[in-house]
Amino acid sequence: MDHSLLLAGIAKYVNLDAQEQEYLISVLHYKKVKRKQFLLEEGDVNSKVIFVTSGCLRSYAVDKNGTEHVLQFAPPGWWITDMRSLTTGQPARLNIDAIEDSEYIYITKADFEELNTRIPKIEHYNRVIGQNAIATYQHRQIDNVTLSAMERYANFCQLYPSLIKTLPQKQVASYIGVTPEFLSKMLNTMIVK
Amino acid sequence: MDHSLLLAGIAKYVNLDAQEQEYLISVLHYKKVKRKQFLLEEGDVNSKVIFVTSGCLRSYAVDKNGTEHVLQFAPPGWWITDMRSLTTGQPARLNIDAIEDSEYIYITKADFEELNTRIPKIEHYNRVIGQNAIATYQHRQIDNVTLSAMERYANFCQLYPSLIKTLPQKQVASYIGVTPEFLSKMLNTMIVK
DNA sequence: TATTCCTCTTAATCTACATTAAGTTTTCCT
DNA sequence: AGGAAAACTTAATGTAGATTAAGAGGAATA
Repeated sequence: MDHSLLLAGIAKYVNLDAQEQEYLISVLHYKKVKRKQFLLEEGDVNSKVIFVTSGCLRSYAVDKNGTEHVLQFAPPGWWITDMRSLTTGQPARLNIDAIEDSEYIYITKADFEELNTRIPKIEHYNRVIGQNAIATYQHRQIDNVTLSAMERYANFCQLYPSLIKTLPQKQVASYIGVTPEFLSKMLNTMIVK
Repeated sequence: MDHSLLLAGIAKYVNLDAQEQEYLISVLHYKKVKRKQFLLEEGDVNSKVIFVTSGCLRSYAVDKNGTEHVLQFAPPGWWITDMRSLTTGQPARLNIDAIEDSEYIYITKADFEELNTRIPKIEHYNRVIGQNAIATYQHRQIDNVTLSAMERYANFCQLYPSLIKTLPQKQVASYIGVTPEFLSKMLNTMIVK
């Protein structure tokens, strides 16, 4: 039941004292999932925030043709959640599942809220990483509308060098917003040049 | 120099006492801009957070063909900023300008940070509205990859009923990610059916 | 160790939307 | 009020990437 990655991540932003750490640790839940297992399914209400400690999770939405579109990959050290469902209680539009056998920590919505009010440093941490997430989403959006598929692929390689090696190509295709067939073609005709 | 809209927006989430309000008000700056005037230009460092009190602002990125892509509209009561530039100090990729003559309040980066550390309620407010922004960006991203141009337009009308009446059509086109020509065609062939 | 199901590839065909290029109407500025 | 500049429309043509289909290599499960 290893929470060192989570504590290290928080320690980059704030310095919790012994009591605060203890309280934080007391609200953590630990879980393992096998490859392909679901943590959240579209239509259910998302009532937790998830922090990955090993393996890799992903969130994705399904369109009316049944095609999956990856919103986020979460390797160890990343948070993942359907934020609208968490904050409003509406049914989730995202699915979250495991790409490989994975381990994660979760905090329930109620505990998460109490953690933020009882430990201002945690609220500070969440405010700051929230701003980072906003920065990331803003730029993802800009990239999607200003760059070609090839440029988006190059971007992905630069941003997630570790994932590009382990991830099946079709997952990368789904993230950058093209079909697996087109990505395959793109990469193989590129080599020729 | 009216900050009532800002105070009302904050009051929806937290209850500031007299001293806290006074301190908050002391760091506010008030500005007016004419239509088409810039508040931030790509390449400059964004060092403030902006809150609109009248008129309408917008943020957009320009692609290599010179085409503008609107990321956000900010009518009265909305915050607008290039978050990556603000938090990291990198040059902005977004432009922010006024669609109509507008008035806004801004807080400098340094004041914003101090406000958050000195008034935990403000940090709470920012954490919560940050989560709302994340929820919005997550769903915008999902919409963009799962919906057709027509569905994205319908979505926009539902989400911003006030803007749809005042905004030039080409701005709407730029937001939903199509050319003005295509939006025009789409709307006029729709009427026939 | 076989078998079943992924993953990747190649190639032909298709389509939503872009581009280009006018022309028309509306709005803005002096 | 009058002229310039935006905003909107229509239509022909172009294209990035989707769809469909089918086969080949890999890897998980029994």
